[in-house]
Amino acid sequence: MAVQYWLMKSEPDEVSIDDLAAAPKQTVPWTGVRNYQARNFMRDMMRVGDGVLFYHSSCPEPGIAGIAEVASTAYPDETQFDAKSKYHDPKSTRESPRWQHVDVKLVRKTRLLSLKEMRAAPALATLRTLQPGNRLSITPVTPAEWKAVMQLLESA
DNA sequence: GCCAACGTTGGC
DNA sequence: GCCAACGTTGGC
Repeated sequence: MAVQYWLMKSEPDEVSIDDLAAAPKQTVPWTGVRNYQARNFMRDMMRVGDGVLFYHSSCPEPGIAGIAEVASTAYPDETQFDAKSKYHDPKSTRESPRWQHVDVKLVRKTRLLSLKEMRAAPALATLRTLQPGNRLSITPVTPAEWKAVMQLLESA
């Protein structure tokens, strides 16, 4: 089957591209997703080796900061059981965990492809995360969109 | 800090 | 199962 592509948003205050680069094995568990659609993408759709656009959100310069890949299939998110975590979910149980996530591994840090630049690129007009009102933290990326991002990263 | 969009919750 | 209220997201 062909490789699939995703865009995953992270707040740099939580996990930045540099944090990913500094992590053991340059891999982090993508914990804290508390949206069913985003969870379903990870649980049902992602496969090891899928391409990931690592996107910085809620920061001074939003945009794509690097390339990563899916490094595991989905498994239960430990933070949902941690009463001290801000991601604690009292309604979730060990017997039937509500939240799952995959691991994400750095492929390479890139120049910052800013949100502004992304919006200006006709080839990215269809990108799910750029659609008005879209707040999903994980969205699918088409092969054409992925290719367009790679080309933009090589320019400038 | 504002605000629009939108997902979730909970009463009925 | 509807829907209003509420909370969160995320760019500006």
